[in-house]
Amino acid sequence: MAPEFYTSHSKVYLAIDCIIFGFQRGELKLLIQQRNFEPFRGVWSLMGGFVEADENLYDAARRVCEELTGLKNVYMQQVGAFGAVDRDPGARVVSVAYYALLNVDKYNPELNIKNSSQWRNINELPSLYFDHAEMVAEARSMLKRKISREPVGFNLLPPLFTLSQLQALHEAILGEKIDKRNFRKKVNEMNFIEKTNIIDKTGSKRGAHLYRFNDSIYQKEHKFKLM
Amino acid sequence: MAPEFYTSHSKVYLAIDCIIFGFQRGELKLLIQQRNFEPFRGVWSLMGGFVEADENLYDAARRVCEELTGLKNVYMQQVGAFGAVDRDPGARVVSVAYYALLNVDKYNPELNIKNSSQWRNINELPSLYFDHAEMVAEARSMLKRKISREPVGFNLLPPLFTLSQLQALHEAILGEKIDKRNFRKKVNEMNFIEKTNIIDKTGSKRGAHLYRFNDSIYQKEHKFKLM
DNA sequence: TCAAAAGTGTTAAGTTTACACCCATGA
DNA sequence: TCATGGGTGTAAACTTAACACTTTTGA
Repeated sequence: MAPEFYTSHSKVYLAIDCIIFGFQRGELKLLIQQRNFEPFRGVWSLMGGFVEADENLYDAARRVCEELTGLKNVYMQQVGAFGAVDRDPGARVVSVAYYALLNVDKYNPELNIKNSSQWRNINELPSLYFDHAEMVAEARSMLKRKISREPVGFNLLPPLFTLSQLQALHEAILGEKIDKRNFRKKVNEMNFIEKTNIIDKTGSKRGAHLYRFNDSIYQKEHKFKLM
Repeated sequence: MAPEFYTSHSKVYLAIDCIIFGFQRGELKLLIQQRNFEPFRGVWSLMGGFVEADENLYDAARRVCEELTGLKNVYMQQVGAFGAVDRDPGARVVSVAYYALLNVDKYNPELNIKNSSQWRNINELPSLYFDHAEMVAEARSMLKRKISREPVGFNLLPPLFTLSQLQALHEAILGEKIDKRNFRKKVNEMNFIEKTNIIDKTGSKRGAHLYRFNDSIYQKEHKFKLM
């Protein structure tokens, strides 16, 4: 039993909600789930779960994300804590939101049936359970800021990708067109984006060079650049 | 009693920790507290408290901050949730950290005796309880980013201030010198920083113009600039 | 042969940085 | 009279933005 210092206060359930981003056919998508239990059966919501007694927050987020996508080692970042008193009708539940970036190619689409989930375009979401839309908005704005300063987009792409794909990804996240020449010029200055000799013909007749992200070069070049 | 859906999971104590920033004599300071109870009596920590059953997180943060500073309506921003399993020796406590910006002039120094607290230079902090140093580091980095894009510094200054004070504040937050002419040039372009005809002679023989922040001009000019 | 995506440089505009001296005043 | 902080402009460096045509190839 915890000392009186603690027990004079009330406890809460602690949940995790995952804003799972994916990139598919040029669109930024979110994996959302239709509740198949009461209350609010049929309402769309984020993928969620509870934090257990022996779990760190980040570990819980990873576990929840893995349970729902089958994928380990996904890039995740905390969005923040959401704790309006009435945000859950059944009990006092405070939720810590995390966003995840994953490569949709690795996602097994059969899970959509099992979890009653769908990948939906970020700009065409149905209305979401409670404060989930707020979490999504916050996560998206964090992602926008992040991708303008750090190479996190690679988590949403296959290991080898074309510059057109990378540009389309940036455009989808930022919600605006980018000039092709300016974009390629900037990418060229980033030594950690390596050109390979492999040509990908799935996107065009002519074919495009595939590139890869070299994390160890990135680590070296950016170990001082903290802001 | 909450439905079984919830009760199969464990609950946690939810705490608030406040990173209270102040600006005094050209230095960025933090209000920290020496624990006067066991365990870890005498160890320095952030100002904290628990979230109660009927409280939103933000309201709890405001309450805790008010209890410890006597000040209402302080500017506060969430830093994030910190929930390592063993971060508190007495019980599972997850803490949501908030930073606060306040005008030290309004702070009643007698509270320092009552709370065994002190204003300490941000660069000369003692070692802090558990993960509090991590919270401070994160809050400081958020504040740095914030002040480069939004006028939040005014919360740390009196309503009327000189440009030298404003510059010293920015320098203290960013941790680097700023060129005086470049700084003033930029401030001049910000219409929401209004020059008054009042001269302040406390800082120099010649005296300096006092300025004020005009929030309604700021709101008008920036209603579109979301990023 | 032509539609569709890949690839490629230059110039103008805007922003950021560097830099040094005179002013007003109270002690 | 002089030490102290207040106040002012310009030019170079750098970054960002705008812009259009040629190449390759499978259908």
